[in-house]
Amino acid sequence: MMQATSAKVTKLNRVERNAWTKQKIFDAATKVVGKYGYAEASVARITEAAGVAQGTFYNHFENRQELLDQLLPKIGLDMVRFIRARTGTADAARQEIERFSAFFDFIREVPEFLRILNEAEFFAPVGYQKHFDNISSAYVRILQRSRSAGATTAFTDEEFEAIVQVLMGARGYLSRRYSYSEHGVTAVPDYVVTAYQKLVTHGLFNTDDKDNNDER
Amino acid sequence: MMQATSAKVTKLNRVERNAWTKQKIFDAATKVVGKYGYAEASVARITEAAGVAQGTFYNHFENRQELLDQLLPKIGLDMVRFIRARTGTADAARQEIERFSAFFDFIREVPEFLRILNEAEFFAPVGYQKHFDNISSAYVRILQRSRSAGATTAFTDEEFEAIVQVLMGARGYLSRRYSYSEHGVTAVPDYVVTAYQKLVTHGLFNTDDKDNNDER
Amino acid sequence: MMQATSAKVTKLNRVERNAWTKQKIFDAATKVVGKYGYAEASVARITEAAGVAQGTFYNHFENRQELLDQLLPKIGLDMVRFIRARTGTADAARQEIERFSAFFDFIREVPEFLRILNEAEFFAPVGYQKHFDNISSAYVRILQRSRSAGATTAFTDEEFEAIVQVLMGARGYLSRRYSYSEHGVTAVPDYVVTAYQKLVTHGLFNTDDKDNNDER
Amino acid sequence: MMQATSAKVTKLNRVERNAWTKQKIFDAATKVVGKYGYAEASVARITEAAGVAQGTFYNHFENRQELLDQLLPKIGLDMVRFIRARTGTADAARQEIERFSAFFDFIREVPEFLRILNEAEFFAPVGYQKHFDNISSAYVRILQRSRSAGATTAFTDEEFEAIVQVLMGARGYLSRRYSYSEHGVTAVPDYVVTAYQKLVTHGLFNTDDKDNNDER
DNA sequence: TATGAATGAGGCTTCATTCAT
DNA sequence: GATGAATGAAGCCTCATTCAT
Repeated sequence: MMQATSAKVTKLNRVERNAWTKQKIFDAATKVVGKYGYAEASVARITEAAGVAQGTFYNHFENRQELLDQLLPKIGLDMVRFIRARTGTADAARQEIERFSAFFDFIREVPEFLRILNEAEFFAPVGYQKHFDNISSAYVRILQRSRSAGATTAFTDEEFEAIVQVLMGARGYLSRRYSYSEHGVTAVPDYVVTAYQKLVTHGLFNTDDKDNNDER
Repeated sequence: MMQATSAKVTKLNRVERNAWTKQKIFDAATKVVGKYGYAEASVARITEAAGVAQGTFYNHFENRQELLDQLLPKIGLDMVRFIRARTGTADAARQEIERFSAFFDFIREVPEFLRILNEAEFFAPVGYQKHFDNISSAYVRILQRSRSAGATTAFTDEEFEAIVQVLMGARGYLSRRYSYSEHGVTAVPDYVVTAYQKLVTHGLFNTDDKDNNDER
Repeated sequence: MMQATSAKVTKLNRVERNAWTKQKIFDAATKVVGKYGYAEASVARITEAAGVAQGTFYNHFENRQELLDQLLPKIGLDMVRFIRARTGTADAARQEIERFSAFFDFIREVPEFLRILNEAEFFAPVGYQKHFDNISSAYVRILQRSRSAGATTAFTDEEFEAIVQVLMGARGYLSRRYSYSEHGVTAVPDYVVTAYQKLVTHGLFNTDDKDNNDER
Repeated sequence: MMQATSAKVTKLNRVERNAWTKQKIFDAATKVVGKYGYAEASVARITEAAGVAQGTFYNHFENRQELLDQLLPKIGLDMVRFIRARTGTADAARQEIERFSAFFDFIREVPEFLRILNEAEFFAPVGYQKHFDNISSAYVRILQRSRSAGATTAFTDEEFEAIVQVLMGARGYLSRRYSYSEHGVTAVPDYVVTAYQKLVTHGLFNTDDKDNNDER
């Protein structure tokens, strides 16, 4: 989650200055794509936002697409770390809700992520694929583990793969519907979490209701 | 599902010729977007496919975006009709599976739809919104009805709205993952349907397993 | 040798206007390349000289290279006609001198030709090849005919091919050396023609000196 | 024909290291231009091939053009030496054929030369001029000497100058036509030499045929 | 209404050259 | 002297839209 901050630019050696410039471009791209979308993220706009010349861009990236394709995977890793840090040791169903909620926390933390994620499929397909593979394989493993622990209803590995698509689709569609607002990214209403929870708790896990919502 | 066919071009009055031309452009756009995506659907390409001059385009549509925004809602209605025709009178859960399957049948019937639907959010946002409103309000009503019939677990109206997002997200993501192939649109594997069925049957509806897979 | 002249622009139908614009671009390119060389003949410069927008260029030519590759062959044909019109019915050797002289007359008539010809090999290789094939095959045929008439020393067909290279090389190098000047293209000195005449008369043809330079 | 070889880099004083670097750049430029042509010989490519930084280039050459303009004259001298060493003491006509053949031997020895020579006129005009002056003045002197010896037909000095252009043009055009091939530079066919020989022997020199191809 | 050439803004990329380290 | 990142001008091309016929 390294980020170029304008503090103490002084006294950097060559390597550092180089990395610093690349980071500036990267950060600028994140902001521009997050705000205007990939389609409007011209090299001119990005470099202007980064405060470097247009030519400088090509000292650090092969071409425009290469940068765009790096955006999602890089931030995606931040997301994974963020979510993992917020996942406790409760039962499988509750952990899934934690992950779900953490996802929405993350997109508020990094509001650019929402657009970067949602548009990537069409504007940065390579990056999208990379991210998707990262995420979905890890996600499938999680489900497999909860199956071993007897926590999920009977699903085959292939079915888990499909389920992961559904769960990721849920995040994608719900975030588009509930997180965008005039000024930035907002939290989703509670009932969204509740709805998801109901669906998943019974549809995916073998949880009794009593376990799930404390006393009831 | 009106479509311009080259039969009997003769003997059309002015109004008919007008509509006919517009339809040709519309059909061409459907094909082009379906095949190459919105980004590659230039006015030149569309008009060439339609066999009309570029200028003609602007006699029928305010601008490129206007046409693109009409694409999804129009085909979306076809989809609704198609699915409705394939939904029986079984119990709510089974109906949902029928709708789900019918969706994948439809995108094979109208292969252009897949791309038109999936890309619309970013290239034809107005049309996307329109389509989405069409669909989701109808969808919510269906769920409300099944709730009245006691067929669904307890969900509030707002939660239903969220659930609809999830169900549509499932279709979107699953179709992207499983329907695209080298040559056109293919059927999804059975386990995709099964996985969805398991999730929905227990997560959304009060169905016992026994009820679900036999005649009764 | 059609050329766009600014006279009576009025009253042209669509097809004519179209051809007229293309011709304007073509003429402009001829001038620009003739004056500044291919390397400096940017589309911007050409279209500016033609008085049309840059985008117009691409309504008439696939790309910059396509135009450049048409330049030489087109003017080359003018050259062939020009030279042919100036070749009499004298003996073979004298005809060759006529052709040689006519070449230098032509480059004064169409001063742009010099640069267009000489640079083409490296900047418009396709056009160069085309032109070269045009010229050299015709040239070889001429030599073959004079051989049949007993006018040339013994050369095989393959040797004629090589000779043609030499004769064209002579024109190329001599024109570079003697025709360029500060302000436009100038006539070559008489001694250049004389030298060529001597070389060719004895080296290529069986001409006695007496025949060649009248009385002596 | 000094050339940077990677042997004993050790123990060079400042001046030597300096010259060594410059030579490396020079050699790299020769290779790059020979292989890709002047147009593709960017400073980046040359310095990369030389194994030095781009900035280093400007410590040794004022600018890109300056280097390019040095290429031909320098190798041209090698050529002169090469040809001179292969010219015997036979009669004038035979010597000219030796020179002609030696030229084609040289471009096989130094395959880069072909492109460097042929493209120079347009990409390195200053260097081209220099080279041309070198060559042609020497060439004219040779012809003058053979005239003094009574070996050439009557030509004035000015005519010799023109003849030299023709002879160089012959080499240029013939090499372009016959020496380039897929993989490097190849020998010209025998009939090319024969054709040249016939043209020159009778056109330029007073040689009887009988004199030409036997011992005498 | 249909036509299709003309427009010009804007996008991506290359590359010679400079300059701080 | 060597380095290599930074610069920015300039080039080619695309494409939505306009407009005269």
